Amino acid sequence: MPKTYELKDVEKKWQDAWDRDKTYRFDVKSERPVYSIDVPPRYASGGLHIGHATHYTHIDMIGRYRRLMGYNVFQPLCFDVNGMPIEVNVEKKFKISPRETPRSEFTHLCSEFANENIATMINQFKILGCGYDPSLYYQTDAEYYRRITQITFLKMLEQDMVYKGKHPVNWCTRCVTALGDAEIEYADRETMLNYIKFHIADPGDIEEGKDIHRDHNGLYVIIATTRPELLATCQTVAVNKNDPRYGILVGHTLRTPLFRREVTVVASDAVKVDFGTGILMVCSIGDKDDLEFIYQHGLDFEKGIDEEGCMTDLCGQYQGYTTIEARAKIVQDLQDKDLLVKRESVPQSVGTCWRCHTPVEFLVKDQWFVKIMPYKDRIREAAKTITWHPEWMKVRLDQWIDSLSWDWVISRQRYFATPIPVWECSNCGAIVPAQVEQCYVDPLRDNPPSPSCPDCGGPLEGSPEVFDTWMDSSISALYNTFWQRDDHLFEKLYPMSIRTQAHDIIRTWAFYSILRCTLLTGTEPWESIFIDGHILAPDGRSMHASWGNTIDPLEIIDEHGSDPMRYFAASRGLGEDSAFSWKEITHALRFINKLYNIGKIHESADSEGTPNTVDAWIVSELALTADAVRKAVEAYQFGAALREAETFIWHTFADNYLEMIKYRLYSKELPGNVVRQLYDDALKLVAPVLVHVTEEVHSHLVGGESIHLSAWPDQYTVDEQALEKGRLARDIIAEIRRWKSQKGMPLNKEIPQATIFAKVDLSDVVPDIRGTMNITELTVSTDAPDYVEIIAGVTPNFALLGPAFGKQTKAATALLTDPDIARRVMDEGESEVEGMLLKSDYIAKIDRAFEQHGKKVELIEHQDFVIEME
RNA sequence: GGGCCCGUGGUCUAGCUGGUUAUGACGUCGCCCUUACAAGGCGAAGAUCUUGAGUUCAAAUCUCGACGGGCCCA
Repeated sequence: MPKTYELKDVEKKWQDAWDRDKTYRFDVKSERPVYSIDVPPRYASGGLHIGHATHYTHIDMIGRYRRLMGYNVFQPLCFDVNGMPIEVNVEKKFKISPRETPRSEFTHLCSEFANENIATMINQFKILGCGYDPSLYYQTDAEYYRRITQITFLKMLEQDMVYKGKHPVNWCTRCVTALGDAEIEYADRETMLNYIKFHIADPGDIEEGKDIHRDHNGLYVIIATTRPELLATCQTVAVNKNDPRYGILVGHTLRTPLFRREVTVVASDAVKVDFGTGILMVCSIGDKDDLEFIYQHGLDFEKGIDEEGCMTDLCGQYQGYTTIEARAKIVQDLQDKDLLVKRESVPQSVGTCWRCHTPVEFLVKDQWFVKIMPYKDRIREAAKTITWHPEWMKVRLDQWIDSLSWDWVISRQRYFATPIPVWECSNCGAIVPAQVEQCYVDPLRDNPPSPSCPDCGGPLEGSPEVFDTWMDSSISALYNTFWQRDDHLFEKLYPMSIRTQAHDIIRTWAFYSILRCTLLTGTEPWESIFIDGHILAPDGRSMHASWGNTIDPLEIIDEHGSDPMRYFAASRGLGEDSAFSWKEITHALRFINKLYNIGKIHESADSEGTPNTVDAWIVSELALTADAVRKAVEAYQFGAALREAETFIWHTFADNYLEMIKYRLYSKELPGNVVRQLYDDALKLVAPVLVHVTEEVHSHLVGGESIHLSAWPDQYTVDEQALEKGRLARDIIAEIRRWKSQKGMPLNKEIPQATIFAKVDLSDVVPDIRGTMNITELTVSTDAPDYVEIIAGVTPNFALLGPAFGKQTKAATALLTDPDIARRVMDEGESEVEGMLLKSDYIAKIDRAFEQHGKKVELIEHQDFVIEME
């Protein structure tokens, strides 16, 4: 092996080799148990940032550990391509508007843009050392995938799970499309609250008072609103039914300012008494609260704002102005007519479009919906049968389900997405869905299943609308398992073993997937779900280009290599957001170097010998470690798995064991092949994390097939006796090393003579202690050492004292720590003092001093042994 | 406003089904070039485990409150 580890060359070499040898492939014909991962199809609007890099490395490690443990791993390489974010990118890049560009040209540009990003990301996955399987490749804009999306829609239509209806939807006036609830982001901002006069049209017995005012036009009340531009659609005014100020108003009529429409005052308990003046103007549609009133009181949906955010003809002279312009003009006019009392600034949380951050409006439109309301319990049940890692993330899903009050709007008035496979009769409006056999189908291009409307014979028009992107990605589990394509494989693969995703898309991807897959198949899509955290900047904040604290994973890899990047990923806790840390990169480099150098020592270990107790000890340690790592991995605790494996390899194996076998290595008594195999097996414990260096060392030690296709080392067993003796030998050697270090002597300096007193028979390991520490004459004895022992301190064992003495523990402790009593307890095994039976087990540790005829003796002390040094 | 997570040496962190001397890393300091590795080894200093109360013989660990930080949602 070369003297130093040339990380960059080696990583490149193996990445090419794995590609060439098709190392990571799912075997359809295999009888091995399947472990299938519903990998997140990476969205194709850009390259991978460090959060993606970390997350996809986690998923890769999950797959790799399972592969070593004997599973036939299903881990597709996949990309999500449809939808608005790509359109918005293309609009910006080419400075075009989709409404002024031919549809096919626009979608072609989107497709090209996405495919460039996909090519980049495929290369990035390779550089990351990820083993995503190209034989399971899919991208969601391909006709083979969109076909399945369309079939799911048609199946749901058959079963009455989707419908077309006139309902209010969130609407982005910039993107000119409907938006799902999950596509709304809330932003805090300041807005003006306008206090406006509403005159009472039928004062009757109402009199002027503290909250009822009078001006030259008569009696009026003051209503505060942040959206005066909606005045034209004001249909009612509400007061709280328990509000004594306004009770008298209920049933009376108010005249809206400027538009002079007469509206009735209604009572409600939904009105907040302490907001504004306590009177609420209800418009269609300012916010979701307005909707409640509209439904409750059977009011009309009046359309004051159009699809592009301009005022409609309902607004009279304000028609054609944008909402912002209209608001300014209306406020001015109110002021001019003495109808504006005052304005004040208030904080407001406003719903905005997740892509362009334009505030959303509510519009009543004919749209396609997937029913959610009737299935809430069904989804909760399905979520309950899935095992969540970490478990508490499930709470987020439950809360999201609870909060939903509308069905899911799935139609989008956009372009680059899966077409909704229906035609509509332009005469009677009848809907003619495509037939399953027709899919993939583009209704704007392809012919309908019947030449004319089956109801009235009228002409059919293909739907220009497309699906919400989540309609595609929420069926990834169905796509992966060959639903509607191969019943045999579907039976075998569905539900999938695990969904892996980050916590920000629980309310979208996880929710929609459980909803759709469960409704379509009757079974939840996965056995378990792994929720990952986000990666923050080293300063602990989120990474934002505008804050200048982003880190490019490719720069890290370019500078330090891919294995260190993967080591960082593995060291992160499950589900929690955590900051990127250069420290982990540095530490990983040292560990990688260590792994390589341990490999090198084996090149000279070519002798044959008989395994001894120390060899049996390290085998036992490996068995324990392999088991601990497996348990950690099965709980998705990669940090813990890595710690276990690293401690074993670096400290137990290298620092302790290797030192203990060197004397046999030099004298050619070492069973080299046994030790070599052992180290190769130890490498497998970290192979899923440090994929390159382990492959490199493995190729030198053993050769043959890739380490990533080898078997998990669970053939080793624990030899209790060897474990005890080996650990004792290790501790004795460590104590002598420490003693030498304190004396300032080189560790290989010869020690003429030493005697070890220990209860355990150490004769098996005497040669190892002597050989390792360079002791000329070493004696071991199971006798008690021949010195006068003075008790200097007693450490009680509370784990036994507490249960034995309860409230008397303090008193018992006081007795036990008395040197004379402790002496008697130790000598006789137990002793009764002041009615309390004190046993030697209750003493955890005794600090001893030794004297021999008043002569100072050089002793190394330990709870299990005493060493006399000459 | 509701929910969830977190607060441990200078920094990051393990432990948190209660029990001996609180884990490790980075940094600092000292010693050692020992035929794998000085990108190494050995050792030292450094923490009243955010805070107040409660439960208990015993609390970093369990309960409640306060303070501080983060995330999700409204």
